[in-house]
Amino acid sequence: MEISTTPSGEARRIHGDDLQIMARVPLFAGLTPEALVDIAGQSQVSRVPRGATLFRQGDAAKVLHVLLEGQVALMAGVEGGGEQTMLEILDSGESFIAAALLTGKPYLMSAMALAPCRLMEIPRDALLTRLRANPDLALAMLASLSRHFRLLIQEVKDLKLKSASQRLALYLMGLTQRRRGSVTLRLPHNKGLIAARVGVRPETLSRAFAHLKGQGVGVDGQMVTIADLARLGRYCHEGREIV
Amino acid sequence: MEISTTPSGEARRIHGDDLQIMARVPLFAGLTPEALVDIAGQSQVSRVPRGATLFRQGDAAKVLHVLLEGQVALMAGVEGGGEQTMLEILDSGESFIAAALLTGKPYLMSAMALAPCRLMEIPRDALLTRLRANPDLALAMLASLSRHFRLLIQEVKDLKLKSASQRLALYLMGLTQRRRGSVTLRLPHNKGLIAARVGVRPETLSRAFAHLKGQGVGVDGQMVTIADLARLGRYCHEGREIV
DNA sequence: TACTTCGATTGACGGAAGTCAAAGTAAAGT
DNA sequence: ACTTTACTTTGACTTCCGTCAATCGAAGTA
Repeated sequence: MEISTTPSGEARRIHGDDLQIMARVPLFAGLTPEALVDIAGQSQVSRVPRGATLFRQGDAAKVLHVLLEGQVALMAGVEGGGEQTMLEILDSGESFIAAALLTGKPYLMSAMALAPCRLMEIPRDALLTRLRANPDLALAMLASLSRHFRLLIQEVKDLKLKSASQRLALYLMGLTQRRRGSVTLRLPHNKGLIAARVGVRPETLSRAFAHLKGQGVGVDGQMVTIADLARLGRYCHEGREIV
Repeated sequence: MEISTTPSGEARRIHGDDLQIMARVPLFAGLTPEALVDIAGQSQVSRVPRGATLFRQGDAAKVLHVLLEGQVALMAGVEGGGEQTMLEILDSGESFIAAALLTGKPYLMSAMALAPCRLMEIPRDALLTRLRANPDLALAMLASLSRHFRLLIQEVKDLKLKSASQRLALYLMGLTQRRRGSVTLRLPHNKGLIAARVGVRPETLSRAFAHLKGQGVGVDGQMVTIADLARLGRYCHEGREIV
C-alpha cells in the first residue's frame, strides 16, 4: 500500500515544456520568463506513481513542492499512527507545504499521490534567496498561502457548524461551477476517499448520500445527479435545526 | 452587548512608545528603525474597550490589524447568524487577518476584544507597496502567516481526531511552558469562553473537566491544578479507543 | 438580609455519527 | 466463467456530545 518515492532515481532537470506549465502556476504569476528559468534551474522534477507517498508527517521540510501534473492528497493523523484525516486535495498548478518550509519545522501532514504526478521541487535555500530578491514572487507566495489559509478556515467552520450531509453537499457543489439547474457529474475518487475528504467514515458517507436523496440527489456508482443545484445550495447553508 | 468601534473618534497617529512595541512584533522582526517609522507613519492606532467588535464576518478587509496591547478573539458563524465558533485567541504582538487582506476578499470571521485593546491599523495599499519594496517585511509576513497556518492545521487535526476532553487537556497544557511535574494555574477566561475555544458547549466543558479528574486534574473556580503534566500530555496523544 | 443576575454544574434525554459485523456488488486475475 | 479481492451498502448497537431544564453558587444591588 505504501510505495516510497525515490527522488534520486526519478528526479531530473527541467524540461522545456515545464516552463510553459510553470507560467500557469499561480505561485509564479507575474514573474518574468528569466525568473522562471532561474527558479527552474535550481529545481528538480520528479515523477511519482499513483499511491506513492511524497513525504510523511514529521519529516523535515527541505523543498517546496509544485504540482505540475496529477493530484495529491494531504493527510494527517495522530502521532501513533492509525486514524488519518484528509486535509486537502491538490490539483495541478498548486504549490504546497510552504508553511512548513518557511517555519523550518517538520511537516504536520503527509502527502500521497492520488494519480501519477509530476512534481517540481524547489530547494529551501534557493526559494528563500529568490523570495528576498523578487518581490513579485514573495507577493505571489503570500497570495497563495492566503488562499489556502482561507480554505482551511472554511474547513474548520464547516467541521464545527455543519452536519456530515451538509459537508457532503458542499463537496458535491464544489465539483461543478454551476449554481442552479440540474447536473449529472462523475465522482473524481472512490467513496472511501471522498468520505475522508468530507471528514466522515465510509458508512456515514453512504448514509449521507441516502439522506441527500431527500434534497434531489441521486447516486448510481460514480455518477451523481443533482436535480436542483440552487436547492442543494440552500440546504448547505441551513442552520442545524432544520434537517 | 455590541459596542461598535469608532475609528474616527478614537484613532490617532503613532505614539513614540509604539515604535518600541512594534520592534517586538514578529511581523516587523528584522526591519530597520526607518522602516518601522515609515509604516507607523501610514498607520493609525485605535483603542477599543473590552467587548467591542473590531470587524464582522463579511466586511471588506481594508487594513491589517496589529494587536499592540490586549487580547482579541476571532469568531465565525454560519451566515444566517446564531451559532458561532471561536477560531483563535490572539495576544499582543500578533497581527491578524492578513489572508483576507491579501486575497482582497471579505473577512471569514469576526473579531471581538476580550480585553481593552490598542490596535495598529495598516491600510491595505500602504502595506502592499511596502511589501513590494521591503523583502524583509514580506518574509516576516510569510513567516507570520505560515505560523498561523500551522496552528490552524493543528486545530483541524484536533477537531477531527481528538475527543472534547483531550482538546481541553491540550488547551490546559498550552497554558504552561512546563511539560512535567505538577502545576497550579489560573484560567485566563471564564469557562464559557474556554468552552468556545475548545469547541464544545459549556455543559460539555464541565463534564470534560470532571472527566479529567481521572487524569489528575483538579478544578476550583478559576484555579486548575495538574498533578502530572507528563501524564496529561500522554493522555492528549492517546488514540480514541483508550479512554 | 433578601433579591436578582450571571456563570457553572448536574441530570435526563435525544440525535448524529462511529463501530462492528454481515451482506451485497463490482472489478480484476486465473 | 469462476474465484478472489476490494469497494460499498445495510443493519444493529454504542458513544459522544448537544439540548433542555433545574439547581447551585458567587457577585452585586436594593
